[in-house]
Amino acid sequence: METEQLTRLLIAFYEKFSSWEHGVVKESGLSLPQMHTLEILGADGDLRMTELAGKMGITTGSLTVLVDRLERGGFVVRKPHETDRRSIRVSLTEAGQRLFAEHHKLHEQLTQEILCALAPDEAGQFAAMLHKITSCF
Amino acid sequence: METEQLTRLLIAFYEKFSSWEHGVVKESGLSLPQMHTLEILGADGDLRMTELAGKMGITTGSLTVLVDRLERGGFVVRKPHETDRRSIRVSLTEAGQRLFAEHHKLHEQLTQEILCALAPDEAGQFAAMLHKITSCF
DNA sequence: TCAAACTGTTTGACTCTCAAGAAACCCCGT
DNA sequence: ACGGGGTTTCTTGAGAGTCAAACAGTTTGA
Repeated sequence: METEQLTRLLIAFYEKFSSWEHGVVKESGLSLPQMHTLEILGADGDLRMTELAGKMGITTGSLTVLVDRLERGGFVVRKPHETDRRSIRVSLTEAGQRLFAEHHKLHEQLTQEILCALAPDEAGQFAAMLHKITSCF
Repeated sequence: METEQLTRLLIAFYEKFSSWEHGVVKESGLSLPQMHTLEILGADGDLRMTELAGKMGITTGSLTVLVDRLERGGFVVRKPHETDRRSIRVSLTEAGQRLFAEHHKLHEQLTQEILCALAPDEAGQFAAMLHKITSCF
């Protein structure tokens, strides 16, 4: 197995996935970082600003303005933290959950298309390899 | 094979790859779109503005300022097109090629790490599946 | 108790992005 | 020739995303 060839395939897959996401998110009217925020909150539930910023790989300063806009759009809401008065819990609103669910459904449709491209017995192998790979770097 | 599980794995892989790229590019001092430009020019050779913008999924307006900065940094150069005087050929300089080669080497190191996580006979299967998938959506 | 650490916000400076439009240019039909 | 229609490049203006650094309020631990 030549490294060069696999490198090309990995990059091609990443590019393709990235441009798919870009196109799909554009349809929703949100920006990529905004949708990313909704995706994380949808998967992990309410989070504090620092936690959310950490998971997104951005600073809290960047997140502040991002959450500002999402809150203005009615997709998330800031709630005071129960025990720590410094902290804030960022939470999806109804509209936010709806948009997240809609977006997630598109992800599952993409997964279906990918499954169609694979032989039935390959799907499980592919998932297992993906799991190994994701755990390793 | 449950769709939900594979969806999670695909997203996790994408996120991981994305954050790896982000971290690696940051080291180089360039921005993500700037390095992306170098990667495409490195893989495809000289391109006209419109071609480059098309491959990157951005408008020529966006590309203009991007190439401005890369040219100011000495990584690319604008050359007049031989036959079409409207057009411009964007071309990597020595420094640009060096930076691209350096970045590409990091990609190959990542590929090596991924290969280490797979069994010897899995590598070929994984590449074949990746090829099928990338061709299908 | 009180200094150090933490949390979220603000500010200033870049960068990316697009849409709309101006200018230069090519090609083709007349 | 040559003139119009389409293409291509580039500029401009506006809106976002990003970070680093400075700030204020809160918590923690010595």
